[in-house]
Amino acid sequence: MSPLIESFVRHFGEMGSRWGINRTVGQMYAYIVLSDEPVNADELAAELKVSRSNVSMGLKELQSWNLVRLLHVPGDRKDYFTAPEDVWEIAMTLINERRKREIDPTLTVMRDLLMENPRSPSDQYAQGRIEEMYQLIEMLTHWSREIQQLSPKQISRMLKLGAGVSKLLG
Amino acid sequence: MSPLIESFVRHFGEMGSRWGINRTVGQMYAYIVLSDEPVNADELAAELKVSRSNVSMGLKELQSWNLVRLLHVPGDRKDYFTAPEDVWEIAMTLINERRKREIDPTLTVMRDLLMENPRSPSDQYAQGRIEEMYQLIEMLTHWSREIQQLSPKQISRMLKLGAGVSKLLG
DNA sequence: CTGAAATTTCAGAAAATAGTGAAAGTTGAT
DNA sequence: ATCAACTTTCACTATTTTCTGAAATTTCAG
Repeated sequence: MSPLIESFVRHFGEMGSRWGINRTVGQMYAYIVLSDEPVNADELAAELKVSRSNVSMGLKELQSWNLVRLLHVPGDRKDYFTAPEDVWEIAMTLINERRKREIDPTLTVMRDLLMENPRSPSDQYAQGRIEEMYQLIEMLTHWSREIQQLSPKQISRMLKLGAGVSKLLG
Repeated sequence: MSPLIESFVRHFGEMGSRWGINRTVGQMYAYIVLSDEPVNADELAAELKVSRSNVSMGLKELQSWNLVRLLHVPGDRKDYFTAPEDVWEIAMTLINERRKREIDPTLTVMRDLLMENPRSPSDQYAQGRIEEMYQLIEMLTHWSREIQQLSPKQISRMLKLGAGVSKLLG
């Protein structure tokens, strides 16, 4: 692995571990993303110096996140993996998977708590807070879903506009 | 602690641990946020059934994230903590602190790697990928900064507009 | 100052998470 | 059907992270 690639892989391993993703899985994904060609499990194990079984588990996780695509090269029985070529697609996938796993269940819990009737003034206050958070999260996820309907071109135009939208909004 | 509050606190503990924040710190913050009145360390230790020293470390962490405000109640030597009353403010703080700790250092690493000269075609490919990611992250953080200039009113108007912006953009 | 009240520190214990190697399971070419 | 190539599983070990209690430190009323 070239020093350039290694630095990146290392850094993403660290970052991953700050996010509930484990270091090795982070490194594996960084390596796959930077790879020109599809990557197989043995290559990952060799380059990252981890056991073959660890790689197998990591790949399973990346697949469950829809972050890699499995493919085969003719005349080779190994499984090969690539990341989407479009970095936007990777970002969207990450956002959507996180929403599915974390935001949606949280909204459900909050909705349930808002249905209960408060047994005390402090419950009442708590529900008020939960309501505010619920509205906020709801609004953000709804927005994120809508934005994903747009083409990358439109999205980047909007992002570049930035605070400029306020003018459009009057 | 009422069942309602306990459910919320439990859930946020779990969520926290999926995000590089530890379970107890997550629970502590949930408890503080739902509290009508300022909370002191002994109360947290008692309610969450963790050691006083663990609470002390957790509070230090919450303070380093700017998520709590320290205050004193007259005639009491204990330190009391509250969360901002505005949930938008909490969200912004989270975004900004995460940017400072995770995104900014990542951009720095990437920028450095883009300066190096590639020693092989695969380095060249890797740099291309890094460049794409750099642009994307840069655009998103720039946007996030700009949006924060707007008033909560304007922000929520924009978010509600959702994909509707595309019309404005022509 | 003094000392009680409070907070912080920190070394070690406990718990949780990640990683390994050996064995089992799959797959597909012959 | 066989068997070599490849992948997965899983019980166990290693590592990392979190938590605790005791001791040290800080703070402030008297």
